[in-house]
Amino acid sequence: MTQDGRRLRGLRSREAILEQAVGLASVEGLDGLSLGRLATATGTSKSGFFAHWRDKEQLQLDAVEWAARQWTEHVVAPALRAPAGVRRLFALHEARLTFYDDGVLPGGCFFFTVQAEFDDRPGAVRDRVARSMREWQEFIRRQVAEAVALGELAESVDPAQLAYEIDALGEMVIIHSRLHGGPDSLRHARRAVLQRLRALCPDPALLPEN
Amino acid sequence: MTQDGRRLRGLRSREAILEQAVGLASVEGLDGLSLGRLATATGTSKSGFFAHWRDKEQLQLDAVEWAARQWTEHVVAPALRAPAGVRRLFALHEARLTFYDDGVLPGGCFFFTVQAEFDDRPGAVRDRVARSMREWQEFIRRQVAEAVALGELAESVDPAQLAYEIDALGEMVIIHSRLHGGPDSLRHARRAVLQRLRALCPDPALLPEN
DNA sequence: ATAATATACAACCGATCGGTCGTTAATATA
DNA sequence: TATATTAACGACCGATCGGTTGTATATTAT
Repeated sequence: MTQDGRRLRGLRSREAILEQAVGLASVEGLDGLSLGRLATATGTSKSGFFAHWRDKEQLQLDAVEWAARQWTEHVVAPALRAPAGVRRLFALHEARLTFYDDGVLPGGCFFFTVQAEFDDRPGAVRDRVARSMREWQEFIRRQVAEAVALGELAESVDPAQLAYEIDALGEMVIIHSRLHGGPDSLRHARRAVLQRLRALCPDPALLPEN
Repeated sequence: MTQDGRRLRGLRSREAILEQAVGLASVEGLDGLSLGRLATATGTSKSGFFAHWRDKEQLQLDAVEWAARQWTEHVVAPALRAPAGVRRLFALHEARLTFYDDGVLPGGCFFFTVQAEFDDRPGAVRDRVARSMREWQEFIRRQVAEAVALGELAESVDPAQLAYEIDALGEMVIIHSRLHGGPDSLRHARRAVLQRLRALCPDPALLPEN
């Protein structure tokens, strides 16, 4: 298993296709994305896919996996470099906004598009997406709970409640900014969470003023 | 123009088809919705559509119009029966949550699905949807401004900012409730806006405690 | 060296897509 | 009553969809 030549080439094209798939799916969804267009976009042939994936659903599942890793890398990891507590919580929110603002994905957010697409359609893809979203919300909740435990948020804070608010305010940036353009929604989303956290934080100096 | 018989029958089927189309589009989107399935769902033939609409896009535009009227009827109108100011603002939020909770549309929210579908796709449908969303957000903003003018919200409130927050917290109910089930997101969305408004209101007694 | 494996392709399949055409019958207009 | 309209339909069109098959070839494993 020297892992080069033919095998390596397969891995490379597999990854290249997945990257393209995640980008395209962030725009048109995982089902709207057709194998034919994905083929021309990656410069390969349609039938070549079936050497890597049994059917379209397998590619969709792998695309979700790939997008989850990308999210962890671009949003979760940077936040973990901030000190635990309310600062990490806000860093998490800011990292998400930066991810959107940088245009890492052409459609803004893979998971937003795919959630809207699959929330009413039972199946393996939906289950996989739901799992990723549960893990993400659970992660936010843990950061809130940790901030409370550190005394950086009022004890009256319900972690699930605040996590919902932070996630909702962040996620809706996608729709608002893409549909009406302009940086307004980004400013609103940032400010909303910042003010909310500062109001709940005994030591607001931990957070920026604006 | 006695408006009955043949003409009337046309109007009726036109409306029946549009109602079905809006319901189906709230689940699968306006493009995912195929004319064939819409035909069988309404018990008519596919080619019969083209007596009413030139092409699929015209039907999509009319569906947006129909959904906008439905939204006005189910969400805006009930809120207008509440006294102007912060009570009307909260009534608006609650009417939206009731609309979702009652399952008026099988997919939860027509505009959510369609925004996610068209936010990256230029064209007449996107423009029409964007217009509706702008009008909706402008309406929330006016209610906020009015509450401020009435002295029912702190003067420091930025209407556009608070309107973004209320809309985001309400709209994300769709994804969260449909993907993970349960009434948690509804509770979170209601509580988030309620507490936010109470904190900004000089006379919190205008609003329910819970 | 040889057999097995894996990448990648062109050609093709049935199904479905949005849309056209010609027709029929009921209604509205004159 | 004669004449346009209008609703509605079945049959059909080219394009595209996800997927299959057979083939050529390069790389592994034995």
